[in-house]
Amino acid sequence: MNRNPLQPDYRIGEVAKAAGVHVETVRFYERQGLIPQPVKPHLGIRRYPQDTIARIRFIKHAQMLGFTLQEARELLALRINDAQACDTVHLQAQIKLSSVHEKIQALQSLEVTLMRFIKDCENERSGSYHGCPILQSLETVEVITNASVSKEGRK
Amino acid sequence: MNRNPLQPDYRIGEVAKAAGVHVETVRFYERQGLIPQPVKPHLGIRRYPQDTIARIRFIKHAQMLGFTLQEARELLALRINDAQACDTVHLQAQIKLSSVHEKIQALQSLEVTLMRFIKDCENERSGSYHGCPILQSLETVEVITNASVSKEGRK
DNA sequence: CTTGACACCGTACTATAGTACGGCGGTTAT
DNA sequence: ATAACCGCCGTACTATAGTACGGTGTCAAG
Repeated sequence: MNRNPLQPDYRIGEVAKAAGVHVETVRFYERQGLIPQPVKPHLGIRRYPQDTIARIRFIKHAQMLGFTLQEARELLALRINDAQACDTVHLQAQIKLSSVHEKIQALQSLEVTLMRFIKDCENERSGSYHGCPILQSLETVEVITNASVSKEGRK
Repeated sequence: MNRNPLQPDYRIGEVAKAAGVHVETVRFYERQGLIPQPVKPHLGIRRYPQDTIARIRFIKHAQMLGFTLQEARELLALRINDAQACDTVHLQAQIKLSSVHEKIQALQSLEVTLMRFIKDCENERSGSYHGCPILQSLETVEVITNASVSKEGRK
């Protein structure tokens, strides 16, 4: 196939399939300004350059890494690929990393809590029943999982 | 203050403030069945037991750990204190545990990816600039998406 | 007796990230 | 030629998790 990356040779269905999204998602991204307006040379049919596929994949990858579409938009804007942009991207990635880190910590504390609940429950069941130990623990769960009760940031 | 945890002694504003949410959120949670219907002894004014504050905090906690309200609802359901339900409670706790486990795994792989990106970026910057490695990764990494999975098939 | 703080109610609106729908027309295969 | 597809368009709808709004009512203080 002689498909030049800058020659508009893809129809929306092809783009969607190649990028692994639905056709509606491509239109949605277009409306959101996440991908450039395609040319419509014949009967209003969109014709995309190959680059658009890469762009959609870029967005999807960013999402996988926990970035929102807005953040993906910002990352795309930085795709000019200069050293200055790299600094910004590096910083954004670090911010993301620390938020991921916090989530992991919090979940691990919940994991420990749940494991303890389950174990307590099993012990309880091997003896006489004095009330569900899971219930009792959950009553004080906020003390146990206390890790991330920051008052901050309902955005 | 003689506030018995079971005696309804809190008005909605007090509950909201104590739990760190808005009054509207308390009403919203009530509509969603996340907190029990409060008694309304005088002129339809809600009176809450102290337990409701703990319940809202529990929900907020679960949310911070990446649980949805629906999942928080399920976690709260573990609070059913009943000997016959103990098996169910135990099972639900196990199901929850495995979902927490999965979330941790997913976040850890995300963490590793981000760390690698950041490290690559730093290496790059210590040499001559060939383009931001994070952006390059976002452009090239293969990703499995819902659409590519569900629309699998023909052609 | 008026002001302000709360409370009540239902409805509507916000943002995020798409999905679905209905109707139309053009293209392709049988 | 007729069905099966693809694409076009705009609108509406989904879910999640609240927020805001407008109008009314009660109560205590100044």
